[in-house]
Amino acid sequence: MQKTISPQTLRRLPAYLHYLRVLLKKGAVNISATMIACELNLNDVQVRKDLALVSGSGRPKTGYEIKNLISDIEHCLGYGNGDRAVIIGAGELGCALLTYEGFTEYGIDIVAAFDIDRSMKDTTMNGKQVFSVEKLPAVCSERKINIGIITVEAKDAQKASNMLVENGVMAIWNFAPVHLAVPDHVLVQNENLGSSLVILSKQLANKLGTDQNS
Amino acid sequence: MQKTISPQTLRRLPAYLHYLRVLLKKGAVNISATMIACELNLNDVQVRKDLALVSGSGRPKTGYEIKNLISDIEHCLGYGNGDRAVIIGAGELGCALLTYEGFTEYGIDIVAAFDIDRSMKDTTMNGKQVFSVEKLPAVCSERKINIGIITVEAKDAQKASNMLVENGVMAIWNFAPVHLAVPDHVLVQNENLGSSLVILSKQLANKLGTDQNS
DNA sequence: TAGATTGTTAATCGATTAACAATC
DNA sequence: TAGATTGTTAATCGATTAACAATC
Repeated sequence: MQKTISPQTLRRLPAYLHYLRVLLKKGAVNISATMIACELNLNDVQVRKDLALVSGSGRPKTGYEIKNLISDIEHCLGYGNGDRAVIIGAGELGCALLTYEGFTEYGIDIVAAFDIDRSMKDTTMNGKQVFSVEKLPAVCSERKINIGIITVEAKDAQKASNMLVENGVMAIWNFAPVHLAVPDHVLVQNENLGSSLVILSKQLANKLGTDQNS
Repeated sequence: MQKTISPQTLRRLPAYLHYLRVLLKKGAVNISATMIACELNLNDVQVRKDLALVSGSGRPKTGYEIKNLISDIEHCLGYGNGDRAVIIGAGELGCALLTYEGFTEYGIDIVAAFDIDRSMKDTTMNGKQVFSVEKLPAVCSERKINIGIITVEAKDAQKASNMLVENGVMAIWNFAPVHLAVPDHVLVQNENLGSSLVILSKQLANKLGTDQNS
């Protein structure tokens, strides 16, 4: 039985993976937790603990073998599991995600985007297909889609969510600023870009305020 | 002196604000922390503690007056401070953010997008301007830009970051999967969409695994 | 008054960091 | 061997939750 990985650790693993791949490309063979921690602004013990959860390939004096560590993290994150996702909402944001290349780094394939505008003509963007939503059931069953991404307007998000759930999707990445009602077996991760930006803005205000006081 | 707000609380405030506005639109006047907690899947004491940090308008038996609470949270988050942002990288993602309407809800104005392709002709998208990067200094000083959003490729991100810093930007929202080197006084928030999606995918795998074991 | 709800103090929980032992 | 680095155990820190007092 694999040890469970805390949400905090899970958020750091992709960052380790990315950095290790950069190192490998540069021709490095080994890396110490201290170096990784320094590069990513983390505590070195924390890095060691995170890596111990997924690897066990660390050796005193030499550190970790980069190649092994990469494949251990990939394995942990499910790289190669063949996860496939579809997007509902082929507006600006949906199309941006459809053609975004950063998902392949983690082994996830965005198969196609759909638009709830049923009159929409099927088309292609950068080699990826955009369909009217009528084709959703066929694509979901043929391509075994397990992840759905919602980029429609708030008012249409629940409908989009229902369609995804009906077609067997188990996890939803929701960019619409609404709380989705889904069955217990479905996982929802909300991504609110407005809220992310306002957090940054507030942190900036805090920083400026503190600087003035000091 | 205002009490400092923890990062965790800060992440929940925009969600409260959004829900309160929905309630106000529906004609509601008062709301209890218990109700908010229920709607957003949070603990009610946590909600009360969060709100106590920004408001103080809660009254036993009746709860909080929605109008007051909204303006207290808005004030805390800096709504009305007139934060202005620019985007560097007018590709798919940059343009999607440029025309995304969810930022105005939190009082942040995306002024324009720039592309590092210097030969690019100035243009307009949904009423927002897209410029060649040469115009960045002028826009930053004229419009007092304090936030920069980076949506260029990884290899160009450091250059984009330097330009923003040189032009007085104090906070950077970075969508490129690289660690940016910036002076101490500049705040960076990294947003890695690939990593967000792989986290969801892993959580799904965990969930399926656990269900099978039980 | 009684009951609902806030706000605060104390207890719990989990994550981070520090200290140190193990090992190559 | 000595020194660098891992891995683990204990201490600290912060956030969440529980219990309860205050109040309208």
